[in-house]
Amino acid sequence: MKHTLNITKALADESRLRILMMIREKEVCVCQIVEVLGSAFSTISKHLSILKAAGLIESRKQGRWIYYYEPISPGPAVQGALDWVSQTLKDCGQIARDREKGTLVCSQDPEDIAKVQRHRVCMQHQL
Amino acid sequence: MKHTLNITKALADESRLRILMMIREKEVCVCQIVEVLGSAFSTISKHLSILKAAGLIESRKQGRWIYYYEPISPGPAVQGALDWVSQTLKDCGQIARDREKGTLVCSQDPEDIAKVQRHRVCMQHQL
DNA sequence: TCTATATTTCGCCAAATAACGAATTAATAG
DNA sequence: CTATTAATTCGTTATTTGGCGAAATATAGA
Repeated sequence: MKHTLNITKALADESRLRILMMIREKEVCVCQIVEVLGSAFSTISKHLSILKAAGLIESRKQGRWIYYYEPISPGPAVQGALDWVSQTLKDCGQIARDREKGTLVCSQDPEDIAKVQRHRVCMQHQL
Repeated sequence: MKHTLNITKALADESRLRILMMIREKEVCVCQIVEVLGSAFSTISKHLSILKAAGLIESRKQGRWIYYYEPISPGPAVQGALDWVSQTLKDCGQIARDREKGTLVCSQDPEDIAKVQRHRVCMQHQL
């Protein structure tokens, strides 16, 4: 029951569903998710933590960047949940907009994205 | 997205998962759910309202009693979610205990259950 | 070795949600 | 028609959860 609840609670938030749909298409870096969803780094990090604890995503580190991807050997509960989410949201407008935005973002290196993000933080601190 | 979120949020609560598993097995009356879960009538009613709004259950009235049952023609999202929940919780201990308790409860008429519940409320008011 | 950096964790706050008792509603039974 | 009843809705309270900025952490790069 606990495992099931971890999964259902992880899925009970729009941002986390959007993140899952991004990750379903391809492995993505935290900074890329931040760009697409427009939330703070800390917020995205927290969402990712919940998804990972539920077994819905996995991560690896490369250089300074952490990439999140679909679990390699998901159990049946996780696999079923991921399939259900994909099927249910396949024609969703918000996901399509994210995909469009993500196409632009993910064609960039995390290095390049980081530059833009650093610059943006800088501008904000000057306000 | 809204429909998907309604479903995932409805599933993100233990009591509601337990209710769904009861209803999966057979149509049940509110008073029977109250007996098995041990919560207040108002609490169960609220849970049922959320499940119904998400399309996960349907209801009919017979005499003084309202029965809840699986949707007759569920859309793919609802059908997928119900299947996933059943599959995921089929070996769950809490569900087994509920089933055992429910076997005793559901062998009774709502009329009989109501008498016991009325008596119980009476005893509580005397305390 | 030290500095810069990407990300996570912490602390705080606002919003959302779960639980209950009381009040209300919609019927049924007598 | 009136009284009773099963269930729902409302109001209140406690708990959980989502969001952010600040602080902390781990590590790459100079």
